[in-house]
Amino acid sequence: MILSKRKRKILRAVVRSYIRSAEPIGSRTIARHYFADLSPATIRNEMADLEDMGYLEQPHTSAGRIPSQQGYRFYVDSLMEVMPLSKEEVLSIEKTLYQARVEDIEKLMREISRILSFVTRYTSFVMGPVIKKTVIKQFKILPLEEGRGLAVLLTDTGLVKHKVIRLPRSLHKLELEKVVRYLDSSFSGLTIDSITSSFLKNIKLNLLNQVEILDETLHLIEDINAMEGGNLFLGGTANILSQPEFRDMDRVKSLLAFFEEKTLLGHLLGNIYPEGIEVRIGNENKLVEIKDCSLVVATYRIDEKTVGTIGVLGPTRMEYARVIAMLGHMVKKLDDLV
Amino acid sequence: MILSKRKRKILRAVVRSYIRSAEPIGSRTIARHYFADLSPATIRNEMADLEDMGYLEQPHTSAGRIPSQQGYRFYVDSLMEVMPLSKEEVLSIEKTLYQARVEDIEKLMREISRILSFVTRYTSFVMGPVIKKTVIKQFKILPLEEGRGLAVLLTDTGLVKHKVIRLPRSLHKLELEKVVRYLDSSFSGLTIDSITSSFLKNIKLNLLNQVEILDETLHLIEDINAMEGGNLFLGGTANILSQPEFRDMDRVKSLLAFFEEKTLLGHLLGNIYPEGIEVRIGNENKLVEIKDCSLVVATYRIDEKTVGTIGVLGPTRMEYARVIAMLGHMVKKLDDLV
DNA sequence: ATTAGCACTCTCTTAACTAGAGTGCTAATA
DNA sequence: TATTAGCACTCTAGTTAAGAGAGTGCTAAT
Repeated sequence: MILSKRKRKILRAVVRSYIRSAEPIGSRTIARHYFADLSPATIRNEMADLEDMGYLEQPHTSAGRIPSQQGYRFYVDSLMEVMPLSKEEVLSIEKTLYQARVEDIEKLMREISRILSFVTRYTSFVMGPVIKKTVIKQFKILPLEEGRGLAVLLTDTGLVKHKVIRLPRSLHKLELEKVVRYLDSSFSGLTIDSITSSFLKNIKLNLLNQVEILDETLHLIEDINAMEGGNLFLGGTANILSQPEFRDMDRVKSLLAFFEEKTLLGHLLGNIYPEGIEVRIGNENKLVEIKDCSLVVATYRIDEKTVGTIGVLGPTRMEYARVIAMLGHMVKKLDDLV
Repeated sequence: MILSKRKRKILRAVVRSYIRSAEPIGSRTIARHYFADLSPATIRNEMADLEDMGYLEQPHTSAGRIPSQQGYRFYVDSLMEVMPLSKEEVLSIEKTLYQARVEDIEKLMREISRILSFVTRYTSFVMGPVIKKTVIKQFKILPLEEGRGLAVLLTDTGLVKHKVIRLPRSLHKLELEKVVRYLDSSFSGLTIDSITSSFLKNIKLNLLNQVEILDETLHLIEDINAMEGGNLFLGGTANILSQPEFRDMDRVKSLLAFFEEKTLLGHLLGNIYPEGIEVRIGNENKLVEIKDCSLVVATYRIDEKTVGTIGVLGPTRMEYARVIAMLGHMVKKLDDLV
């Protein structure tokens, strides 16, 4: 079913207006603002059609219309004109981005989620590469005082993870170096999740008497695997409270609790890697916790290696055009980052 | 001005009752529940006195009384009986504490704030030692691929911080080791905030041609100094929404924004190191953001070295007895941790 | 195909009223 | 002297009624 030009124009008017004001919009208003040459009655008929087709809905009999999820979907897919950013917005992003030192990847992510929630005025998130799937570049053990060492793992995304481990007291320095060299070359090039206990068992054969180090190393790996939520950064969680749709406390509460449980959100996002920018409206999100929210997600790339998702969460009545433009800009900026 | 025994009993009744129900309490109710042999009129007189003295207040003329801040203060100081924990609560703490692996201090802190917010049903926080003031135990540079290295700093609290730094390409391995050995011994025993650029300038004399390494090292130190909020963990921020005093959206919003700005809270807490457990009621907190909240703070000690604060933030109408008992228990548990 | 006209529906606001809870004061009582 | 009964008074929260306003859907005319 194809929509007539006029219906499209009306639908767009409703969506835009509702996004701006959060109030249902009536035929009269639309006629006045968008159709100087048509009467409200005509618009009314068209709107009734649009409601039948599922693009609009009525909160109650004698209120105006608001967009349905399907309406938003159509708007995002076909009606929306992506808005260019204002000078101020570009500048604000620019400024914060270059202030943040790039070298520490986690700090950068935190900073980005901050900017993003600030400029969009929604809740933002930035997620690094799924750690398990990153490739190990280097593994070292730094001897500390007697019987202890610092195991350090570097991935090709620039992530550094470490853990203080126990070493056999008897272990000679040269011996340790040998073991580390061996482990380093064994791990190098593998993804983190391929270092399993059974994988280590095989290695064990070549390191007969160094079982303890292997065990301790495994602990490091386990720690890394366990910290799924650790590379997810949220910003602007308080922003949702400004949205009139969240005047209901229970709703806010469950959403906040959801934010705190980062693993959930991490799982969800870990499975989205859109080519460009993906918009998930309401029920399109499988998680019930955000079934009346919209999610706008993009994939970013730094250095060709650090691949992750960045996005914004807000009410379905979200300023899609603005948010999409901002995410697009952000991703481009990140790509340019050395 | 000393309070008569009866006044104390009445004040205690009001505080307890209000903490439980969040409703103003009247003379009639008190008489029925606490004074079988007195009439409401008598209680009324006593309550009027208590109001004059500043311990109680009235939301409006014909409501019951609620405790004033001074009332809470008196209650906490003199009237409250610290409540022993229930079996379930002890168990729940026990369980989670022993599940968490102790080795990673940050993970432990996160876990503790989780437990604490869960059992208290308020917002909790756990803060590690003020990083700047911790003593450096070891400093190393781990050579990575050509021209890069991982600078690692260990403190006596078990904290490990690192940063990938640039190294002069020409630098020979033995040369690097020499420099590191020198820096290590120079830093060892000093607090982090004593490593300033002027301190490094002095060192520079002994390491004539290694200015670059010093600069990079300084970056690491700067990073550490900058991450004040990094060792503060919050839990249960959504819990405040369950409190009837936070039915007002604006209040919630400003509080949440405050939580997100961890540096602020960090600063506040960084200055409280009570001997036992300290309670700050309402205005006793200097920060306006929490001027109608209460803060219960305790100092914990792990290993004699890791000293930090742990606490709970809630409305002034807080279940002090329960929270104090829990914090006390928690701190003791932490002390026992090896 | 469009529109004017109109009855109808639903929400939101305002005002008036009432019930209920609690107080403070006075005078009587033990 | 401390306590209490009695009572007028105050304030809130809830209920009801009325009316304004916005918007719809339908019908008949253009």
